[in-house]
Amino acid sequence: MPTLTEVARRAGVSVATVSRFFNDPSVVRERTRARIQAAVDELDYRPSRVARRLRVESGQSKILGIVIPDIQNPFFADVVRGVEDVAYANGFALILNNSNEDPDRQRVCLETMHTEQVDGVILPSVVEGDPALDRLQKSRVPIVCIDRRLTGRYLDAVLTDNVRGAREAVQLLIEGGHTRIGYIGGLPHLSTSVERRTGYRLALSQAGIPMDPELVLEAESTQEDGSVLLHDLVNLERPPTAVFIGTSMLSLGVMLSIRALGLRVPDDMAVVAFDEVPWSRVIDPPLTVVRQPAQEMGKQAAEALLARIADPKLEPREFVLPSELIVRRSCGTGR
Amino acid sequence: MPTLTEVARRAGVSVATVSRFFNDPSVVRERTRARIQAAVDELDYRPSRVARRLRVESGQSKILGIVIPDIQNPFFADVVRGVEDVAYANGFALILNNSNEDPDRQRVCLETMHTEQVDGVILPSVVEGDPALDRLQKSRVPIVCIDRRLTGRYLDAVLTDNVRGAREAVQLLIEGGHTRIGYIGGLPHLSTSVERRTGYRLALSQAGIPMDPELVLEAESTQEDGSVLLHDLVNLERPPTAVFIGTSMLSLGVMLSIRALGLRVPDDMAVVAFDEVPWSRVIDPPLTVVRQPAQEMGKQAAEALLARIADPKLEPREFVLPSELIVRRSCGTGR
DNA sequence: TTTTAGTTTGTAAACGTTTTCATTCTCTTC
DNA sequence: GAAGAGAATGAAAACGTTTACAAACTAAAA
Repeated sequence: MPTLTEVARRAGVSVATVSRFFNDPSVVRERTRARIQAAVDELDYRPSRVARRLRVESGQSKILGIVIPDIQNPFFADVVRGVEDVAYANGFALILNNSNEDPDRQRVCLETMHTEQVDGVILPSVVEGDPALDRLQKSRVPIVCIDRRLTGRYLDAVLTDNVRGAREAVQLLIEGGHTRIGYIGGLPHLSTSVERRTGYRLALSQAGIPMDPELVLEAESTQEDGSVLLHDLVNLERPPTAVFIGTSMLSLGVMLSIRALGLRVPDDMAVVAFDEVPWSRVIDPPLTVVRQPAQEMGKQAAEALLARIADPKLEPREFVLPSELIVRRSCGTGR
Repeated sequence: MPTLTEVARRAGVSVATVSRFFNDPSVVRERTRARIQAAVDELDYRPSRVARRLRVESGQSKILGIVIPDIQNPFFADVVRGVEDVAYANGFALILNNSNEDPDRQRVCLETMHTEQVDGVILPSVVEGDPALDRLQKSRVPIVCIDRRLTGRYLDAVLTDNVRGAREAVQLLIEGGHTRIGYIGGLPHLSTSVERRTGYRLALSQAGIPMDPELVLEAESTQEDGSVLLHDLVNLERPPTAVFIGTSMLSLGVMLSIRALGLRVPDDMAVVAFDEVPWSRVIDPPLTVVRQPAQEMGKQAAEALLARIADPKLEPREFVLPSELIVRRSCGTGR
């Protein structure tokens, strides 16, 4: 790789001038600019982002970080896509890390972000109580959360109204005449799980339906656990006639079990699930879902982050994007 | 952020010693080590990866790059996951870029990798003829391709045998008694498309079935295009009784159209598709697929890359992983 | 022609590490 | 106690940029 110095020598100017050529061409005279351009072309030179990053003050590294729980979950893939697009459009690179919902791994990821001197980080579904998060915040690295709010922290966040989304979903089932409605959700300590369960509870109480704890089941957000939990529901003495599912991976397992048991959807079991995914229209019957605008959330988070990088004194904001209930046949009332 | 110098001052040693403390603790005396450790703890110091990267010779940056066409495609998400796991296990960070199959954007992504001084890059489904790729190769940045071989380049590559996978899939349909078999595939200039189409052709000719160009349709790998192409197939004067689909996104659209048209799978139309995806077991009927071990491919690619970084003189290797035909009901012979 | 103000360029320090080479310690061994 | 070898440490240059400041131009005004 050629360096600034070589370009300068070749163009017969100082390194300072070449540097200016790249950062603010307007201050270098037309004739000089041409000479430098020629040298750059001949050497096929590109400025080193690394050297630049070392020198420049924070906020100009032109690199963002994102730590996600699981890139294989379509929700996060969509988020990343949204972030990526904004980053790319603004000349920012992106460091991505997969935390796997593992606190240790998340800590390492966050430390990497720190020591890589990113200009800011985006944290979808971050796990709370991470010392690396404290350090990051103490170093004034801009942070934007997605999907989960952090208790007691003062940070930008892009959220959907999980409570409301869940409540509307369950209301739809109630309107369909169901009174025994199950809930299958992700791990109960995650803020999204809490909120979705709350929505479920609210809808029931609003309709005067007593909540039966038997009907509330929670596990990891995997296809396997979804299968198991549905079996558990069905094996109850008084099984539900409908189920609300908190995550897309769980819903895959649920649908699989329902089919295996020979139950008909929605007649034997009506289904509404969280998260629109590529396959919701294709499985049979098409799934009624609460759609979170994942890509849009990623986009907004990235934009909020860039804004904060540009002006660190900005007051933290929360963006709550509306979720959308997409009614399809699986709940009995859809087309 | 505290610096090496501050740690050194606090511990009463030189920066050189502190540096050694981190890179090869065995050469610093126990007593000194303790003093440094104390200073590190008090200051909560972490070495800057950026400064380190600037100084160190190539291959020790401890950061890898990956440029993928589309993170929303589950195949690539799986690949990224495999890469990420290996990178993490070896203390490497990962820069991820989404090229969107857009040559310009890919060029920018590759240049970013270069100027970020990554130790190596992984290129799943890279688009050919990119000048940035030349530069990268000329600078001896280790490269490992996934999924596509680059014509006329001498690079590591991790592949599945697309020809064979496709051929076996189509053979299965032929064994099922089908003689008019359609092909719906991705854009014809991509190497994977070429190979899968070749497999299709081979299976037919091997069985003595003449190839009808009418039955071969190609478009972008999206759900929408899949829908359209299936309609086209069905509207032929002599429509096929079975179809082989080259990508998972296309197959979603195909299944949707089939359902919309009221056709029964596999009776009216038998289906085999490329790529195992979370939903293949859940849609009705379950889909017979050619599974590529995506995550494993990412893992192997990352390992090959690390090996090449450790020893750049290694002869380029190609790893061909077997694909697996997972037979389910959609093709008529599955369970 | 000289002055002046503005524009353009150059010099050199700085960013936070690693690493070469030289120096100083610390033991053995005589 | 001196010599010598080996271990531990330190000084300083280097990596490739940016930037504060100074210097050198240029053009307009006097």
